[in-house]
Amino acid sequence: MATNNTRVITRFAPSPTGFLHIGGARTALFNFLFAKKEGGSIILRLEDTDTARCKKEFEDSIVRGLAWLGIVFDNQKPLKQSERTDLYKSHLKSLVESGAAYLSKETEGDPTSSNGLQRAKRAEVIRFKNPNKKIIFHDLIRGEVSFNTADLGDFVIAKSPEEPLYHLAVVVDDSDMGVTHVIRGEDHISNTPRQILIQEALGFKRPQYAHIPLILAPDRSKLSKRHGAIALESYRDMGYLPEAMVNYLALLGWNPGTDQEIFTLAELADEFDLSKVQKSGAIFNVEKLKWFNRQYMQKLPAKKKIAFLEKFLSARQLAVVKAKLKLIELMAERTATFGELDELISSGEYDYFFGKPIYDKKILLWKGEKNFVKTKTRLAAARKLLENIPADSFNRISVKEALWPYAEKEGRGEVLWPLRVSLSGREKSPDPFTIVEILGKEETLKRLTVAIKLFA
RNA sequence: GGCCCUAUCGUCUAACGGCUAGGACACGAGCUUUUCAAGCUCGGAAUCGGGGUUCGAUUCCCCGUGGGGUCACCA
Repeated sequence: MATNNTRVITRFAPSPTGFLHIGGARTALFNFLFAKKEGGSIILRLEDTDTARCKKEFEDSIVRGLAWLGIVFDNQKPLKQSERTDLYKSHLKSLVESGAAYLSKETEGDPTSSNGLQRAKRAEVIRFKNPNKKIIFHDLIRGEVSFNTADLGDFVIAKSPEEPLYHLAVVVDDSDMGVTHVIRGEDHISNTPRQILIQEALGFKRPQYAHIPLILAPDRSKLSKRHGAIALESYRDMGYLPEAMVNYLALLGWNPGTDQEIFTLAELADEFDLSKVQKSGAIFNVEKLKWFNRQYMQKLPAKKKIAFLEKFLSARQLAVVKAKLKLIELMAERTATFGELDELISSGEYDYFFGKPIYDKKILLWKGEKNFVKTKTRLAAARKLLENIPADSFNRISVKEALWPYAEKEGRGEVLWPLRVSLSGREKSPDPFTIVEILGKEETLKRLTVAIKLFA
């Protein structure tokens, strides 16, 4: 980095005008990873100069979301621009005094402004006197970027001497806080020349800039509410794990240069490199996120998995699941998030583990088999074999060993299918050995007895 | 539309200017305790187009095209 002898300071500076979303989360993550990698620090700063649009609930959402991801800031309490107005005012004053900015008499503009967000207009605002020059800055991701600021005109930096606006506040804060690296979304790239102009007028040092690509919706458009969940916390609520989200987000627009895909936050902080950040936008792909989540979810011990489901399950379901840890593992294997796991349980598909199976005589017959008598005989034979296994060593291995020679002789499907259906009552289910192990000897034999009676 | 950024499988991406363009997700097929899921193996799948530079371009340059961003008294 160009700032060898200066300690790196980055910042995440969201505006609390909405919930923390996927894109903001990744920007925060990249700032965090870069700071950690460089042995520097990271500041959380709330850009809340627009009091009309900022809300406390959004602040809370941002702080909570970042904490959930495990991104910790060096400032305990987030800095708020609304509490730093005096600082901006003094710089504003000096800009006006030096002639770099001026009080501008506004004429009535076109009432149908293109953005449709027209609000009460002031008769007077403070504009920055644009020197109309060419600004070239070095972007750590994109290389040299140049603008002709003449295209920008004399832009507004304060509504009044008392009410500074975004561009001024950002420049003053970044300088005041000693921010060395401004890492932010690509949507800010065109703000950069304005901010550099203000910096120069104020005599501030120019930080390093890195504009990271945007996260896009599947149709390559900007990710927005109409594309479903983008609020970070909605992923938490859907039962995604923060480790999975961090891992996925890190690899969206960045890569380690190796084939490794699974990273802890600490590993990421170790590997992160701005020069390996992609230049173009990346589509947010839930399928891949789910794949990551599955990896992390499977690794959790059964008891932790159950803890995630505690609030969803009935007391009885909870008791069953706690008594049979293998059951939760079995269901988790079929889902990618805790939300899906909860759905799987409430769908009733695995109810035969929580109560008696419901039988349909027809599906007890293996495909092609029409002979109920034969099926009954095989079930009875299988039951007999299982009966001989001692209860304390009744597991998938012993059951398989006991059953296998017979199943081979009769035809595996001829024995295994009716056995499995006798235990589950279902056309689709885990294999019979897995079910048997969860049910235990007593319950297994009971169910076989009931199934055999169906043929009487 | 002006300005700015950008372009490798459907998606995320790898490839000091130099092997048959690699990996992952997704998809398809096969295997396993003949169902479901997971897992394993295999497979299909890409350098936007046109000009240059070069012995040689995914890679460098130009033009075009596509995509994105931005043009507020929001941030």
